[in-house]
Amino acid sequence: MTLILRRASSSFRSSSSSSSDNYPLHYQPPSSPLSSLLSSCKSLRHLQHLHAHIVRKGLHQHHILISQLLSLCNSLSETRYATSIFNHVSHPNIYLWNSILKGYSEKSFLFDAISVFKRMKQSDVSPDCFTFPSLLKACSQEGAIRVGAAVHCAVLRCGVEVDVFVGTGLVDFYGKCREIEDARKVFDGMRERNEVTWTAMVVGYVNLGEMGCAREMFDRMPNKNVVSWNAMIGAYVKWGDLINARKLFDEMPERNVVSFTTMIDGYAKAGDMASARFLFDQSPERDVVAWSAMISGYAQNGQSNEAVKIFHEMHSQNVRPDEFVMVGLMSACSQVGSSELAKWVDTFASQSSINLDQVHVIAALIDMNAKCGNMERAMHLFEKLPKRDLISYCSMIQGLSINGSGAKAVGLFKQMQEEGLTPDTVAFTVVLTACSHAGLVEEGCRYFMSMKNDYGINPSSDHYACMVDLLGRAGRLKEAYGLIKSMPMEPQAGAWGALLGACRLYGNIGLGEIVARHLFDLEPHNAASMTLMCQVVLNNECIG
DNA sequence: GTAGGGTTAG
Repeated sequence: MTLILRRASSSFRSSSSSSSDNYPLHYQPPSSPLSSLLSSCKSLRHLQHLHAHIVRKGLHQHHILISQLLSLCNSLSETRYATSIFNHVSHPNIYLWNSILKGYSEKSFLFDAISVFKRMKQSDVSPDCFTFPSLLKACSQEGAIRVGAAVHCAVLRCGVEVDVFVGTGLVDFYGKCREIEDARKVFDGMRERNEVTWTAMVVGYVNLGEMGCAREMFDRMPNKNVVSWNAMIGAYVKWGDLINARKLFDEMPERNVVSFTTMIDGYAKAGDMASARFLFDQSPERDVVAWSAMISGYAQNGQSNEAVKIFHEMHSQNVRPDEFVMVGLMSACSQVGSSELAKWVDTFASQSSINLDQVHVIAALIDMNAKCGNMERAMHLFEKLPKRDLISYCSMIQGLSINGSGAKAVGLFKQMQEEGLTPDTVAFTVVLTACSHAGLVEEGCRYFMSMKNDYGINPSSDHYACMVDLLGRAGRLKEAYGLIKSMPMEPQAGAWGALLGACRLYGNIGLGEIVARHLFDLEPHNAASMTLMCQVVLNNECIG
C-alpha cells in the first residue's frame, strides 16, 4: 500500500521538474497508481487517507485529482467532506463546480446547490451543459417549480438547451413537478432525444395518471431499454393494473432484477403472495429490494411467520438488510407478538449499520415493542423522539392499552391533544379500544361524541364496533344493541361479535340468539361465532 | 490525450 502510494506521488512530483518523468504537467495516464487507488477507494477512511496523502504532497490544487476526490465523496455520500475539500481549492474550474453541485443535488440540498451556482457565476467560470442536469434534479426532488423555471431561463441564456442531457433534465423536472404541458413543450422542441428523454416523458404522464398518453409515448419510442420497460410496468403496477403490467413483463426482451421486483411488489400489494413468491423464485438475481418486497409483502398480508422465515433466508445468504427490510420485519414481529423475537430484532437493528434515527424506523420499533409487551423499551424510544407525531402516539396508546394500562393510554391520548396534534380516525379507534379495555365507559362515550362534534369525523363501522364492545363489557347490553340498530351503515361482524361476547359474559341468552342469527347470516362458515354462541348457551345453563 | 452529467423498483 505505502509502496504504491510512494510510486504514485513520485510521478506527480517529478512531472513538475525536468526529471526522467514521461508525462507533461497536467497529464495523468489512466493507469496512474494514485488514480487507480482513487477509483478503488470504498470507504471514508480510505478516502481521508488518500486525501491526506494528496495534501502532504502539495497536490491539493491539482484539479484532476481533486475532481476525482470529489466524485469519490459523492459516491460515498460524504457531502460535507466534499464541501471542505472544495473550499480549499483557490480557483476551482468548471469540473470542480459541477462535481460539488452534483453532490448537493443528490442529497436534495437545493439551497446549497443554488448558492453554489450563484458563487460559481460570480467567479469567472460560466456554467456548461454538465451544470444544469444536477441543478434541475435538485429542483424536481424538492418540487421547486419557480426555482426550476429560473434555472430554465439560465439554460436559455447559456445556450445549452440543445444538449440532450439538459433537455432531458428539463423534461424530467417539469414532469416531476406535474407541469406536463411544459415538459411536452421542451420534449417537442428537442432536436435529439434518447431512451432516457422518452422515459422521462412517460413517467411524467404516469405521475398524472394519464395512462393513455403514457402508453402512447411508450409505444412510439423508437428504442426502448430495460428502464423504459420497467417504468411502464411500474406505471401499471402503480395504478393497480396487474394484468397489463404482467403482459408487458412477459413481452419484454430482457428483464433485470428491477423488472422482477416491480412485479413482485405489485402482487404483494394486491395480496397475491403466491404469484409474488413464484416470480421471486424465478428471478435470476435478488437484491435487498427484492427481499424487502417479499418480507413486507408477507407482513402486510398477515403471513408474519413467512416474513420472518424469508428474513432468515436472506440473512443466511449474506445480504445486508436495509431499513426497509427491518421495518417489514418489525411489522411482522408485532403481529406475532413474541417478546423474545422482538428483543432479537431490536438488538439486531441496533448492532447493524442501519440508521435508527429515521422517524419511520423508530415508529416501527416503538410499535413492535409495544405490541410485544416490551413497554419500557417502547416508552424509552418514544421519549427519545425529537418530535412525536400521530403515528408514534397511536403506537404507544395502543401498546399501553393491550398491555393492561388502559387508563395510562387514555392519559397519553389527552397529552397528545394538549400537544396540539389532531386525532384522526385511527387515533379514535385506538383510544376507544383503550377505554373499552379499561372499562372507562363515560370517557369512551365522550370521545365517541367528540369525534363528530369537535373533529368532524363520521364514525366508521370500526368505531361503532369499539363502542358496542365498550357498552357490552360494561353490561349495558340494551344500549349496545340499540347502538348497532342505529348505525347508518350495515353492521359488520366486528360489532355483532363484540355484542355476542358481551351476551356470553352476562349470560343473556335471549339477545345472544338474535345476535348470533345476524352473525351466521354474515359469516355462515365462521367457527368462532358458532363457538361463541355455544358458550352463551352453556354459560346460561351453568348460571341457570 | 486527463476529470464531471440525465431515466426505473422499496
